[in-house]
Amino acid sequence: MKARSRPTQRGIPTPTARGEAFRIVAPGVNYGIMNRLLGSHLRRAQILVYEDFFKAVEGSEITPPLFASLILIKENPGMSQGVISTVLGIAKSGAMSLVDKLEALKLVERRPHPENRRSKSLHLTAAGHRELKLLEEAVEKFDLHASRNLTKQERETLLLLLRKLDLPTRTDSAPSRSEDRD
Amino acid sequence: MKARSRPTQRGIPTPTARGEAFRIVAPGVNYGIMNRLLGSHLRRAQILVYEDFFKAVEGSEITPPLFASLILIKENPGMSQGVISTVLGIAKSGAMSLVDKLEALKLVERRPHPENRRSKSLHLTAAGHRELKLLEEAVEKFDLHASRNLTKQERETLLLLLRKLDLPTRTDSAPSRSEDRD
DNA sequence: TATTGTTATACTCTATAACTATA
DNA sequence: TATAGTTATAGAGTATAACAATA
Repeated sequence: MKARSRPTQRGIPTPTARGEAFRIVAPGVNYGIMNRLLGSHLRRAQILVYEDFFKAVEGSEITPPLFASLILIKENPGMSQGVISTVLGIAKSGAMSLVDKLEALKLVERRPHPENRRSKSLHLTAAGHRELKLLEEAVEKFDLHASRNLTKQERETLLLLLRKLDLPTRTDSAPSRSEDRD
Repeated sequence: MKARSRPTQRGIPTPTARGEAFRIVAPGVNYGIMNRLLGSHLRRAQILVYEDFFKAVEGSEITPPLFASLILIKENPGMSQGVISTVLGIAKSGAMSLVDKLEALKLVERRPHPENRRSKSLHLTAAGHRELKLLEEAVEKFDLHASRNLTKQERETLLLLLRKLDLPTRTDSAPSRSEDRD
């Protein structure tokens, strides 16, 4: 599938360590349609949760994609680098730089792949296992903390709905554009 | 409030027009703790919804922050540029470039502020009103489409929970880090 | 002295494309 | 001919910092 004929990055505001875009902080401001859009709510929620993620990993060099990569390597030992680019949906070069960083941090090592000499086999180092264990605990704790406004039941419902949102039903159908009107 | 002493952008993967990171597409891959993290689910959901957003605005130069800016200006006519940077949580320079683009697109104009000669008063142009009307309709339609896996009731519940997640309860408290254990 | 807008600069993430070595 | 990894390059978004005009 080809990417749309657009500039690569479409100006999607990226949450930062401070937690940013769409945060409602200005009193007396009207948000119009944004109050009804799932997209706006998801963005705000993501920012909120990312704030806690960054607290969780404070002091480490770990970012969300690096964390996800570590998890994948831990859960699928020996997997090739391509899996990262597939699962995270980034370009091969992106997966490269993620693994480069993890290798530089001595958390991951590339070994020759036993079956395919083109591939590299990814493994956590001993330090990687130790570090990830701590990270997982912290991230999970802060992830729970991020949803402190919700009851346990509400959090479960939220996870359920988000999971359902992303289910395979995903046909590539699309509603009619506004041009079709009248 | 001061920013944390971190590099500005922390490598958070940004969803692109194609919809990217954390998308589960590789069969037989284990995701470990990510299956339980709100952060992972939110990211996937956001990517999904952003895909539809980009379909909605196809053919225009509009991005999510540009769209949000247009909404803000429409809903709060005459507001100053600072509101954009506050609400979207971006730096002043970021709001600058957003307004610059909207002005270049002839959708917004900067007028002298009646009360404060340092400020500019932001207004939609006639074209801006026309264009935004179409954009709003399309975005709302595609935003609904993005949640096609959910019933109407489920979508409402989801919005409710996301809203609740981001409520003012937000104390700046944080759970204990893993170092605190034992 | 603080604030609004502005400009210049640098950094990060990500994509594309070309290259290599294998298959 | 296709695939896994690699490398180099370029584009977009955002932050920081310094500046001018105004408060």
